[in-house]
Amino acid sequence: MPLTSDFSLGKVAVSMTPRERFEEFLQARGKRITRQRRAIVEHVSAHHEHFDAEQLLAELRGSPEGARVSRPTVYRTLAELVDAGLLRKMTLDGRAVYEHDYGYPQHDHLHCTGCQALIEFSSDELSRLLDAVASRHQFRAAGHRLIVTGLCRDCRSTRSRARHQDRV
Amino acid sequence: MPLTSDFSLGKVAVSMTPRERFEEFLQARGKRITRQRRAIVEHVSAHHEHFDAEQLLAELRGSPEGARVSRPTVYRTLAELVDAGLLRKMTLDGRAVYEHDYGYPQHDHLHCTGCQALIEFSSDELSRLLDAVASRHQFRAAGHRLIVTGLCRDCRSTRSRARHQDRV
DNA sequence: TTGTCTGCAAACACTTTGCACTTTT
DNA sequence: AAAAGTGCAAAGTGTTTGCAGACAA
Repeated sequence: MPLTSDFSLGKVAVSMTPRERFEEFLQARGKRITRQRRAIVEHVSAHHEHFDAEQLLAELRGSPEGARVSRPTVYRTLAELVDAGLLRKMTLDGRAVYEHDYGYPQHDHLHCTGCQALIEFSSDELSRLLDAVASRHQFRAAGHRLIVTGLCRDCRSTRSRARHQDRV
Repeated sequence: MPLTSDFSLGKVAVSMTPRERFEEFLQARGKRITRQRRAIVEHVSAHHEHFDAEQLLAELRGSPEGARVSRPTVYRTLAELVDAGLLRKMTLDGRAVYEHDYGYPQHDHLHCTGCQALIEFSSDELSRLLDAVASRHQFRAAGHRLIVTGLCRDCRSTRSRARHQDRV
């Protein structure tokens, strides 16, 4: 996954690093660029595609030097990253999960209940279909969340083995 | 909405009342038919299409005679109703929302962020599309959750008025 | 210096659990 | 009588907030 991307994506042409974009966002609002906020953008944009607050917190704890950040600050900063358009937030079960939303095309997910993997896919046909549905109901669609649950290829074969989590 | 339905729906032909079906389910598992469980099935199947635990609890509190049920029992029984196939559980934001899943065809939702309404719709084309996507990824789909967010017809016009909830 | 940010601890909302007592079977 | 269910209070999650001290601008 590139740290920087510069392809065009619908409306906006992307050409800043996530960190730059975040700092711009902060400045525009009179917010400050702190050690903690920097540590979080850097870490988030350099790593995993999907994660939750607790995971991020743990990783920052294990990080090198002064990348230590408190739990409230992690939550506060994640919300800002969502506002800034860098991350997208979704809720899986009762837990918030974040994914990159900057320089990445719109997509939906296949969620494996075996290994908890999130597999991305996208479908133009789907967007068209949803537009049609919305207008049929005189509904102004702003977005959607679609998660197909089931078993991924690996878990289909490994099915009855130890891989499964306790809760389904 | 009928309390009893007897049309066929995919695999199973439906011909018992929700209460009958629930009691059958309980008996099959050596569970007992209690005043509380009866009160809950009755109330749930006689009422609203979408609700959450707290709402149900409040309504039972205001109910006639001895329909009073404690919070833990409400949660425990809702889980049983889901197991019994009478209700379907979904998570909206961080809160569990239940809807009827017995005698009702499969459908998805339009969620109005203005008035919180949930509008149902269904689309065969969608199912076909999702099957195709799943098999393309060698994924065994068990189900899906699709919520299109936006503004319903009423809220589109009433837009800037007081109807909006605080949180979007 | 000024006003924002952080971390701590406490508060929150929703849901689940341990346990003694009540009920169904 | 035996087994399962209930209600209460308490414990759990995951997330948010009040506030005093720390820090960026």
